[in-house]
Amino acid sequence: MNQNKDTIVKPSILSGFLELLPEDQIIFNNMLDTIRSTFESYGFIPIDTPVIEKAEVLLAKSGGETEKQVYRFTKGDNDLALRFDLTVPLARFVAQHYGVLTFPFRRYHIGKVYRGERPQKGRFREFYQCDIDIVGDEKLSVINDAEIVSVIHSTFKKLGLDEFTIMINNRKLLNGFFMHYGIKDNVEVLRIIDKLDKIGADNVRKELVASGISENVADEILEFTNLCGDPDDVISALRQIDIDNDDFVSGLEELETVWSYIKAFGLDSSEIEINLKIARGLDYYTGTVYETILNHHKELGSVCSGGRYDNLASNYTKKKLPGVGISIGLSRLFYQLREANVISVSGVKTTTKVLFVPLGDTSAYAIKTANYIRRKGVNTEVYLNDGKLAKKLNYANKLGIPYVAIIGEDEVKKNTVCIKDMNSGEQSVYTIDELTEFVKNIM
RNA sequence: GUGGGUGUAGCUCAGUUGGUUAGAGCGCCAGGUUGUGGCCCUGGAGGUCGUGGGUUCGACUCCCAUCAUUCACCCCA
Repeated sequence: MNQNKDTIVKPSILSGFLELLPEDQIIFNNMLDTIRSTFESYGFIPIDTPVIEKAEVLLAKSGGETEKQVYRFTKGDNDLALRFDLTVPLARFVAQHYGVLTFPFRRYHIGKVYRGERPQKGRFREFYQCDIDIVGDEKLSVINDAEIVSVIHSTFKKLGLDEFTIMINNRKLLNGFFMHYGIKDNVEVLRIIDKLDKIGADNVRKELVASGISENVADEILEFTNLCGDPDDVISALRQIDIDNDDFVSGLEELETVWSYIKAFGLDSSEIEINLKIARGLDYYTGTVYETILNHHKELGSVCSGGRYDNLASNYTKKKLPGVGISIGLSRLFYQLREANVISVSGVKTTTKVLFVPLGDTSAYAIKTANYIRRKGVNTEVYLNDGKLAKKLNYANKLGIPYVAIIGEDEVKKNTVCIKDMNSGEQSVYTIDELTEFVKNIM
C-alpha cells in the first residue's frame, strides 16, 4: 500500500541547524566528553539550565543587536525566549541560588544556544557552547583570568589540536587609550579595527577618518593596535607608551599579571599572544578578553572567546559578583575541523565492538553470551533478524564493527563462540572461559 | 535587514544552439544455491527536472514571479 504522494511531507530541517550523521555524531560526542573531562580536571562543577527562559530575565540587559537575534515567542500569557548564550543564564542562576552556592563558584555548562540570525559558513542558529566561568563573591583575583587560559589550552591540546592561538587583550587598556585621545565612541572604533585583517590598514584608516577621527589619531590607533604577538614583547612596548590614564595603567598592570601567571601555569608564547585588536564579544566584558583561532583557518573566526566582567549579575541581584569565563563554540569548531579534514572519515558508524550473529535457532544462547561480555564492559549487540550470514556480516561491515561472534548449532553444542576479526578475516573459537582473555585483548 | 549564486534520482552531478521513451557514478534492494562480509558480475526499484505562470507547434533548456537553499555584508561561538 503506497501512501498518497500528497500526504508525504518532505523530510527536512530548518537551515542553520546542524544535524550530524552517526559517523560524525560519534566523533562529536567524543570531543564533548574530552571537553567535559578536562573542565572537571580543573575542578569545574556542572550545571544545566532551561533552554527557554522568561524573556524579561533573558533580555534584562541586552542591547539592540542581541535582542534582534533572540528567538522570542509567547505561550498563553507568557513572554518567552530561547537562551542565546550560557552566560546570561549563569548570571540568573548565581543570583537566584546565591544562598546555597559556594564561592568562588567554578561552573561549567555544556548546552545548545540559539541565535536567530542569517546562517552562514560555520555559523548556526542552534549550536553548542561549552562554557567555564569562575564567579567570585565581591572579589575575584585576576589570577583566575590566567587559569582560564590554561584550561582552554589544555582542552584544545586534549582535543588533539596544536595549531591554535589564544589571543589576549584588556578592555581597560583599550578604554584608557581611547580616552587619552578623546575618542567617545570606542565601540565604533573597535568595530573598524576588527576589520584590519580583512580590509587592510589603508582601508581601516579611511574608515576611522570617516567616522570623525583625525588623521593623526587614526595613525596612533593603527600603530597601537598593530602591537601583537609575543606577550613579553608587547608588554615591553606598551610600557614605552606614555599615557597617564588610570584605565590604561591598571589595564596594563592586569595584562602583565595575567601573563606572568599564564607562565606560572606552564604555558609560553607558542600558543598565546597579546593582540590589541581583539576586543569584541559581548559588551559586559570589562577587563581581560580572550579570543581563540585555528591558525590555518583564521578566516573562520573565533572558536572560543570570553573575558572578565566586573559585575555579572547586576540585573538580578544587588550583590557584586565579578566573574571571568570563556566559551568554546563546539558546533563551529567541529564543523571547521570537518571541513578542513582535520577530522577525517573513519567508517565507524556505531560504538558496537562485538556483533553476535545467531544462525538458526540459537538466539537465546547468543543473547546469553552477549550479556556475559557486555557485563565485562564491551559494547555488544545481537543481530536479531532472520537472514543469510552474508547479510549479517555485511551489516557489521557497513557499520564498522570490528568483531563478529558467529553462533551456530555447533557452538551451542560445544558451549563455544566463534569470533571473526572483520579486519583480518581471521576466526578463532573460544570457550566461555577463554572469552575473558578475548575481552582483555580488545579493551 | 541588504546584495549575489544555486535548485534535475536518497547523495554528487551530466543534459549538447529549445526537439521523441531525462542520464551517469555512488548508495539501496535482489541474485551469482545450504555457516562467511569488503572486490567483481547481472538485474531491479526510485524523478510530475523546486513551485506557479508566460513565450513557443514543442521548455529541464528562454522570460517573470514565488519558495527553498547557499555565500557575503552586519554581528558573533
